[in-house]
Formats: sequence, structure tokens, C-alpha cells
Amino acid sequence: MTTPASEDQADAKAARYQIGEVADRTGVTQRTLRFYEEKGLLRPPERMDGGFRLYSEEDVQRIEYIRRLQQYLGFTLAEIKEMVEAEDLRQQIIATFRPDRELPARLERVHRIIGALERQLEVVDHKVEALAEMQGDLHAKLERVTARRVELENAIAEEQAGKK
Amino acid sequence: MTTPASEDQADAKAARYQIGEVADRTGVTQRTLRFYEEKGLLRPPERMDGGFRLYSEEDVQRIEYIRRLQQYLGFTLAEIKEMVEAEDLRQQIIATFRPDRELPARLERVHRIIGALERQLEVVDHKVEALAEMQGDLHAKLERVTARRVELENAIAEEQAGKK
DNA sequence: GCGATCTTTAACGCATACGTCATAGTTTGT
DNA sequence: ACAAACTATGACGTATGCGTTAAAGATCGC
Repeated sequence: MTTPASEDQADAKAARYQIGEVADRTGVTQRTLRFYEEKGLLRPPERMDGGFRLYSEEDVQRIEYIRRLQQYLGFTLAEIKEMVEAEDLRQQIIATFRPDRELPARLERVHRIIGALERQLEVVDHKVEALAEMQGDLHAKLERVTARRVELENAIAEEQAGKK
Repeated sequence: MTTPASEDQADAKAARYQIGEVADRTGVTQRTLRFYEEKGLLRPPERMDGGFRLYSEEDVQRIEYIRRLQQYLGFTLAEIKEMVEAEDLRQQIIATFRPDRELPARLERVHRIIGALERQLEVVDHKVEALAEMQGDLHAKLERVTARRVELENAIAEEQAGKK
């Protein structure tokens, strides 16, 4: 019995969203979604018969990931493309995990992924370092300026007291 | 006696560099230096009689600061401008530290500086958080992939042993 | 099966952050 | 005082990352 309800099991997680909904949920515009696809940041999603794009939950997560990399971490789309391509490689490897032949080929891909991950980590480490330094500087400055504020407030309070 | 050697004392730290040297030292182009000046990121430096720009050591440090904000932290030049303007305010306050009148005016500037610093810290904190998360993700992925690598290497070794 | 509301591709537009001449004036060493 | 090297000010060009129509087709509800 292939009841309609079986979708909940067989096609579990197979929810699809069209571009407008994805745009609303992720906060990016439709234009941006098409642009990311054009630039290879998003894999071409499925299409309805009429040609409408159908995004998966996975796609949505990827979009959110891309936005974090861009907005909070300041990576360029080119850098992000490299990163998600490495991610795709990882997925492919998981998908092809049938432990059959071509072991050396799979090992080579693993090596490429490791290389990509290490390069990403290098960049991230560099940024973390720079950010930590900045944080320290800002805190120090803030402390000094706050001390000034207290000085000034006291000075003003004394002046007021003198006037009375 | 105002000997030439007195420069080492009187004008200590008064070293000036022209644009080409600054470009070499900081790794930015001359065009970029003029551009930053045009956009208000750098205060107009002194000039020689003929009009050549003369940068101070302080200017050089500011350029390096700007580059860090840009490259490692992903701030836009507009954001950076706000930051260095806050920095200028701080300098002004230090310069006008003669504890004379206008106390309330000085207090107000201090408040503006504190506000700017706090906004900067908020952004930096946000980025630090996002970066830390990314770092964790990357490390986790790297570990998993490395485990895969070991698996594959062992599998290949066994295969080799079998062939012998 | 028809209108309202999606979505499609294509094409031009725009702000940011400089690069790249071109042309002219400046400085320095000898 | 003259060439070689450096610098100044435009002005136009370019890559990135989308925004914004425009024109046409697709989907859904009734």
C-alpha cells in the first residue's frame, strides 16, 4: 500500500520550497539566489515541470551558511565558493561510500578535502587572531575613556557643589 | 646651540616618508593611499613645498590599522571611516586636556566616543562568535575526514598485503 | 479556463574599492 | 642645470555583488 501518508516516511525530509519562500525564510532576495546559482555557490536545484526552482531543506541551510560566511566573516563569494565546493566533495565521498574498488581514487579526494579544510582553517585562524587583538585594543580604549568620563563627571560635580 | 644633531632630540619621531616609501612599507598602492585620503580615512598629510605628501609614523600605523580592519575583519571603508573618526575624536580630547572650562562639552565628546567604541565592540564580538563556531565546525570536519583517510590507508595497505 | 500571483531569463544599472593610463610638475644627484 | 626618478591630479576602466525593470511563461484557486 503506497498511501499518500507514506510520504511522511518514504519521502521524509523531501519538502521542497520555491524561490519566493526560500527568499522569505533566508532573508535574501530571489535575485541573489539565482545569482549564487549562476556563480556556482548553489547547486542547480530541482525544477518543476514548468521550470520553477524547487529548493530542498539542505539548500536552505547552505544559503544560510553562505550568508554567515559573507556577513559575519567577511569572505568574498570566490572564497566561499571554494569552501562550499570542498563541502560538495565531502558529500560526494559520503555518497560513494560503498567500500568497493577505486580505493586510491577515494583517498586522493580525501586528501584534496583535507587540503581545502586546512586552508580554510588557516584563514579562520588568522582572522581569529586579528579579531582577538582588536577586541583587546577596544577594551583597553574603552577602559581609558571610561576613566576619563568618571574624571569629568567628578569635576563637574565639584563645580556644581562650588556654585551652591 | 642648535646643532643638526639636535634633530634627534627636538624632532625625535618626526621622521617623514613620502608616498612611495609608505606604499612599499605598508603594501598598499599609492593610488589607494590617495583614495583613502580622498574618502576621509586618512587625514591629509603634510606636504613638501612642491606638493609631495609627507606621511608620519602615525599615519603609517593608521594605514596598517585600516588594512587589518578591512582584510581580516571584513569591514567596509564606510564602517572603517566611522571607526577612525572616533579615533580622531579620542586624539582631540587628549590634545585638549587642559583642564579648563567647557567641561560639559568635553563630557559629551567622551560619551560619543564611548558609544562608538561600544558599537565597534558589538560588531567584533559578533564576529568572534561566528568565527569560533566556524573554527569548531572546521575542526570537527577535519577530524572526521582524517579518520576516513586512515581507514582508506589501512584498506589499501591490506589490499597490498593480500596481493603479495 | 481565467485572473491573480507566482516564476523565468535577459539586460542594463549601481555602489564599492580600487587599477590604469595620461599629462604635468617636483626633487635629487652630479 | 639637466636627466632620472618620483609625485600630483584628473579621468576613465574594472571586478564584485547584487538591484531593478522588462517581457513572457507557469501555477493555483475557484
